[in-house]
Amino acid sequence: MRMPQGKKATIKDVAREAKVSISVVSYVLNSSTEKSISPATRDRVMEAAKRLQYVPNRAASGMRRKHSMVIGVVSYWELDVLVFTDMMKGITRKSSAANYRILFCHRESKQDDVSYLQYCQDGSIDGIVFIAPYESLGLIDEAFHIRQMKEAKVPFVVLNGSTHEDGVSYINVDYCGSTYLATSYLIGKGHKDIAYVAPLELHYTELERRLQGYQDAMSNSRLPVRCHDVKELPDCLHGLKAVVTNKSDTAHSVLQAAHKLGIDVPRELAVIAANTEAYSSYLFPPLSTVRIPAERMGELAVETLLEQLTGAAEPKLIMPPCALEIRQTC
DNA sequence: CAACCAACCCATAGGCTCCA
DNA sequence: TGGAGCCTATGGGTTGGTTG
Repeated sequence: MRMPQGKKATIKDVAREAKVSISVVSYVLNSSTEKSISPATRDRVMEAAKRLQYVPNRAASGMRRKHSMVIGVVSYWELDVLVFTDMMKGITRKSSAANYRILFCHRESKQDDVSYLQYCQDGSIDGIVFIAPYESLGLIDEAFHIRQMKEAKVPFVVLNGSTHEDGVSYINVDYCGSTYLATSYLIGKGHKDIAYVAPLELHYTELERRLQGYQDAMSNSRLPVRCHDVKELPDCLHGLKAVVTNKSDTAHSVLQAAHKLGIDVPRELAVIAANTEAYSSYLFPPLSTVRIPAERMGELAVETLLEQLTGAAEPKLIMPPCALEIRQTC
């Protein structure tokens, strides 16, 4: 049997070709263990499907299953940020392993635009992974979006959230753990005089947690805390032996200031940043960092959402551990 | 056990009846 | 005649129940 040009084979065509009913085709192609199908019939169906180049119609199966098998990803991140691309890798990997596809909604400037909700309401997607932007960017009112998703009764998970809404699952960056790890590494290398450099005048959850991680590591080792605002560069570097920064861009400023003052990194000054950027390894010297487990976060977001979709989920807060990426600045 | 039937999903289009 | 409202078939699948 040959399909007319431009017409795709359906399950009926396969059934006719294999001389079975369409239900048998469905059982065979879905590898159902509920029904026993003889190996000969199974082979006949598989061959017919192959011959007719049959591809199941997801819209039709979604109609019956009442699931689109599509996850919506709403993101406010710039597409070229390493953490974001890593999150997407994790989301994509986990989704496709569960036979789900991704519908990506990139929101740019309209902070109160919740039109993505309509995709869930019209059945185009089953749930949402909401990737919140850094609070410091001031792009959106995260709590507002969460309220809207709750009111729309949309299953969702928040990645990189800065709020604490009841009944909501968050997969967050362990900001506190990132600076704790960076500081502990320098302490382990024998440093005692370690300063923290960051935009201290800003008061966002992320920055406060990072400062907390540094302070915890220092006080656990009974070492004096010393903090400098980025604006104090380059003067604050005089006499310093080691620096932890909140992010790679702050570390970049530190490296530039050190260069200006003729300070040799890492011989005279050790530097480590509490996050990794795509350019971190291309700085001079290549910057030692703490890597945010963004891929794992993406996977956990999908896992958590799928649990919600099967109705077996309790709201949770997960912060997978960060890891050191030691290069040449310490 | 192997295979099939029939109900079901839901938006849409087309057909039919009724009434003004 | 034509508009409103209702009913039914259709599309391509899945799955519980039934038959031989």
